[in-house]
Amino acid sequence: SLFCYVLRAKMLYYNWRLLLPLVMWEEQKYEDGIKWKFLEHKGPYFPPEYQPFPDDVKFYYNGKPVKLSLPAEEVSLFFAQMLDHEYTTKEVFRNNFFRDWRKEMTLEERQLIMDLNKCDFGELHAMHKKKVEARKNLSKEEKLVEANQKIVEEYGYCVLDHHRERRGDHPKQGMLKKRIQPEDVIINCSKDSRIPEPPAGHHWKEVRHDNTVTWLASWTENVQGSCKYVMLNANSKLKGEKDWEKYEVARRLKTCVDAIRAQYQEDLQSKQMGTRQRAVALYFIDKLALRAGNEKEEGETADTVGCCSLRVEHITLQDTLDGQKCVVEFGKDCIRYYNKVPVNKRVLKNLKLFMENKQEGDDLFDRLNTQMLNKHLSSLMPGLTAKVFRTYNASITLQQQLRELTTDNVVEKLLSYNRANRAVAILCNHQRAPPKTFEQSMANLQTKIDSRKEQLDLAKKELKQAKKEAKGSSDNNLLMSVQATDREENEQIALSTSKLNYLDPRISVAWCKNMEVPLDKIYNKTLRDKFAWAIDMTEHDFVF
DNA sequence: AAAAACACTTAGTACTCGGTAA
DNA sequence: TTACCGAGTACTAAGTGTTTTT
Repeated sequence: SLFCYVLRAKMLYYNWRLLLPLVMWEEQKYEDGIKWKFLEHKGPYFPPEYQPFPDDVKFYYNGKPVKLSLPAEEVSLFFAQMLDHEYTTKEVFRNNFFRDWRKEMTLEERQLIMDLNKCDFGELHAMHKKKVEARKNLSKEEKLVEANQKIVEEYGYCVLDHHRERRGDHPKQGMLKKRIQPEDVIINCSKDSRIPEPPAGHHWKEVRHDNTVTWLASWTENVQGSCKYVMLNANSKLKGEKDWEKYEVARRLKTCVDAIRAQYQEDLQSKQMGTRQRAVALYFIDKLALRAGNEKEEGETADTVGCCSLRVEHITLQDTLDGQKCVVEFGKDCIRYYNKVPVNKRVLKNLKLFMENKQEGDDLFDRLNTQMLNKHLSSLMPGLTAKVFRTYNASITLQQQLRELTTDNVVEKLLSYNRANRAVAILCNHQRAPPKTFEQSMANLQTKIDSRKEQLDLAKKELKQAKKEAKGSSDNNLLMSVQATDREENEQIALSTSKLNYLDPRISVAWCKNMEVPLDKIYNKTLRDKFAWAIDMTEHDFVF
């Protein structure tokens, strides 16, 4: 996908999450489907009460101490907590915050506090730092951790199918997220269940009984106005089945992908402009694994684009570049995704045509949107949408890359696996900011390798006894230099996203079986949980 | 037919925690 | 015993795609 490089600032959270009293379900299967039944419910969780500032901690306006009213005081702390962060220096962030903060003030306060620059949060900031420090020391006694675990234990599970499951320059930076009240929350549970009690003195927005959706509770968030849900954990049966279905759809694409490719090659010459645009878009989605690119409201979110929302300024066309013919250059300054791709001659010709008489800001594909594209795709194969191509290409790439490798050392096998994984991550443009400590940690590893080498040389010169050590040391050395290679290649690439979302786990499970590599070298605990369905069912001869 | 709402997946950041070096 | 590091995890914004409303 293409990410316009707009600074994404984390929003300021003014949101004690309402830890929902979790509904416990039991399922009874009937011939025509599923009936939900309430099993058990433990009492509601009350968000912690607000604690006013201690007397010796003051907020100053224009050099004078001001005692703030409760809501304003609560909010002020959020800004104070972030003072170390760059965000609080950003114009947009400050403006958004100040506007929302003033809404929480009393009339008097609003009349007094007119300028954020005259506010001094210094003492509040210090108080916060002290608190953080104190909690750090406390954590050894694990009081907090225990308390947290208790909450999770009590409210973090539901029972489905008899299994106990865990539930699962931005324009708006600095805006306040309102605290969620029971009055905002819709509870979804079955009719004959005991409906969870709202906290005393409160009531739910609604209690409904809809077994066609998977969420247990929902509410509307105030910043974007979007819905938020409480859903099941990724390792639940419900999500597992969905995941399995996803990969099965992608596998089915294998049988008709050749025909689809032939078709869009032909469509490149269609007399219909819309058809041609669709063909080029499909070419990008297939070849470059771009995301579909739905439209979204301007000014509401960061300016990121996908295939269908590409604009004229996002690409440059070159007849020849660096010795290659027909090159499309994506990105340049404003986009996070940068890529130079040699393309089919017809594609280039079409792109030229699409860009005629257009200027910066105009849509590249003006006769196409994601709905039309997906409608077309689903007519070619049931269940086919643009995103299926990403899953398909990612998984098939992993499978091909794994086949090519030939080595029998476990350490090197892992490097090969990670390389295959990396090929996919690059395809899907799963980037990450290079870790801040990257250079340092590379240097550390190199130092280790060097010192091992020295030891090795030394050992070689010494007695027979030393030879044994040298052997062990030599293995170790191999391990570390492979690690170093691996890590170096990994600087800007995030492997986790593709592993979690795009690569059919059965490919990896089968590979481990064949290569006699323990599965936990590839999948951590979370992934093993999530892919339990695949681990159970996969034979060594699985082919995607 | 377009827009909005809704439900669910994907993506990346920030934090946590356990192991290890100092 | 402490400090540091990195892998793993939690969290939630930002996507996709379907359904409902206008």
